[in-house]
Amino acid sequence: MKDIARELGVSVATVSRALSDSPSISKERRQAIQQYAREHNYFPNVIAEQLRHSRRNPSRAIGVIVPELVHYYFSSILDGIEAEASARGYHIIVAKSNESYEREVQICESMLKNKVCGIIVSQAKDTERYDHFEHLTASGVPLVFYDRICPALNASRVVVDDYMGTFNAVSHLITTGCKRIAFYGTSMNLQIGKNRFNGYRDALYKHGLTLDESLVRICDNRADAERITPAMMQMDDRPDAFFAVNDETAIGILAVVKRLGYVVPDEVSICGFTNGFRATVCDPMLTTVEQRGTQVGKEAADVLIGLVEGTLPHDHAEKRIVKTRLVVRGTTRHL
Amino acid sequence: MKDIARELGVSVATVSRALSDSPSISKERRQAIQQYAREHNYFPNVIAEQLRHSRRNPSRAIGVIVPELVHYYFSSILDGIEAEASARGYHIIVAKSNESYEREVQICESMLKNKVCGIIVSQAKDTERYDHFEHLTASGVPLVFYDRICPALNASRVVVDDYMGTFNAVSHLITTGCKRIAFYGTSMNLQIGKNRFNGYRDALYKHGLTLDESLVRICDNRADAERITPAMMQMDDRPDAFFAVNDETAIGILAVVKRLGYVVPDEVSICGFTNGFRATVCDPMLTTVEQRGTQVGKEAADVLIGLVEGTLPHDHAEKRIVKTRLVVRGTTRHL
DNA sequence: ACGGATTGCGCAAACGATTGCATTTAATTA
DNA sequence: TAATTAAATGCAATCGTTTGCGCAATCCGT
Repeated sequence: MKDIARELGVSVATVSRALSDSPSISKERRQAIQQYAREHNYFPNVIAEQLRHSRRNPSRAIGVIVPELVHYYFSSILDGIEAEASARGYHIIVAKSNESYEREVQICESMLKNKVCGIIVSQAKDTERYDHFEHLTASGVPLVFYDRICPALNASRVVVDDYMGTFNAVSHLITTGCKRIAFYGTSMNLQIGKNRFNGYRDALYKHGLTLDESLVRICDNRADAERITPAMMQMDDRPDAFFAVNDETAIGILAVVKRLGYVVPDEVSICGFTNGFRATVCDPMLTTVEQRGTQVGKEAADVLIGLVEGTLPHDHAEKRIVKTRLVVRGTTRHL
Repeated sequence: MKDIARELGVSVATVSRALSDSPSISKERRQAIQQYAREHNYFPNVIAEQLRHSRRNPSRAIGVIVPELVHYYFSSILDGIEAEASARGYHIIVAKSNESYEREVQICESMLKNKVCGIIVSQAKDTERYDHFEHLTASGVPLVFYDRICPALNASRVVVDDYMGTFNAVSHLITTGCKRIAFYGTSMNLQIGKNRFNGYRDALYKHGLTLDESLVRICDNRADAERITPAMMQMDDRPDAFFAVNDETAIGILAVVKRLGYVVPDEVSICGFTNGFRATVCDPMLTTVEQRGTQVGKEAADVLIGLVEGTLPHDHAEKRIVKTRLVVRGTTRHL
């Protein structure tokens, strides 16, 4: 701007006004300045702009905290966030907590320092204190949780309809003839653990089945599934179906069941939750609940931007629930 | 800082010096100021710091351009970049080009405006002009390519050893008894297409086999694989093995071959390239070349940071090749 | 006791933009 | 013709830091 001003013999203030099309500068000058700027491809220094406006205007950087990156669901969510953010003129700063509380705290601090306009976060597994999050909101940085929410905090959140997703999936197992349905879930102190279990339980009751505790297990990964499933299948009254909290676990079950010589889905049905890459790779293909990560990401970004731009009141806690969809494939019977 | 200065009755300059531990401030004052700052948890405004230093010091933001996000290899690379960057005090701004040239150009501009200290990029598929990249380097923003490199530009790059990876994989197929090995590759105008094909060709020659053009196809996704493979298998002298440019394609081949009633690996061997989620989900599990995305990401970040910090001369083009590793599983015969 | 070196600190100008207010010039009105 | 008003521009402060330079005060040796 200084150069332009010098070359055109005007003051920097005039240049600034001309470039922002202020009517207080005469039309001729304005156009001359704009043209000169264009020709010498001038573009404003964002840093300086930000410094000047630091009181009034937030930056256009959204912080995103992810527990891990090499993970179908989180990738999809990131994808959704990126899409929505970039469409609305924001960019995203991504950091991975590695499921560590310490790292999460560091990241929050660093993002605060780097003046993000808001943060979208899924907690690390071992996060049990929330001071760092409260500190952020206290500093005026809006927060939106996704996936792993923090029920203790009355913060905005976007989650998937775990309850109905599971309810529908289990109902489908029942209506296709399954009677003894095992449930592999996550620990009940995560919200999604509770919700999915409740969906399972209610679906059983709704169809007149009883809940058998011996069919309920904490198991959310393939290795554990491969370890505990053989014993399940050797029970006197073995399960004739499995509902797993994610596709990975379901794949583990499928591998064991096939290895033991059972035919899927004729003798054993299996249903997962995610609908990621894996679901169409296994044989038979996996019936699963589609988790719509991209949609979750978009909604999360939408809420955050709403908060940032003031469309939503700053202290408002928007709670959105994204509908799931049952995708029926080869590991369950058709009607 | 102003507040501190006022409260302690000194000038802002003194506060600044004290906080940076300048010896030109007396020890007592320095400590008093530092303590006061700590107690009132002051932290410097990064924006202002940057503005002040904009001439000398680059920012600590690395721009990362990815063609897509929901993709095993790219996720791993992003993971590696994030790990290396955060370990060295940088943060990453992630943008997805959606395989679009236009978007790629936009992203470059936006990152330039936002003063990233450098950019790590894998080109979009339809990028054929490179002005935007040249414009960046001309503006002093170092560039590191990964995966899809731009041979026309003499820029830094980190790629996987496509040639040897393929060479070894095909050699493995041959030594386990395969004689007619089909090759499903990507278009030859991508560097990786060429390199992998050459590895395939040379492995054949090395073992005294001839190259049969009818066994070479352009095919890099599952849908295409499922479409063209049946015809391959109906040839008079059908292939007894397939090498596919990625796991996804290999899975497509596997699905078709199994559907047609062939036994894998006894009658047909299959080898992929990636070693992503899919490889352990299919049945039998996939023999594949491990692509080590995380390592690629780390190296890319390492090179970029070297360029930024001046460890590497700014105009230097560092070219790194990450070794692959053959992971033998169930879709190929063992010795 | 006096000149010269320290030592410790503050002034003010940057960094690149924006903006309230003053100022100049021209046009309008009485 | 003088006074009033409107239009176009410039001055200078500001955002939060850093830093070259200069000014006092203290210290040293002689």
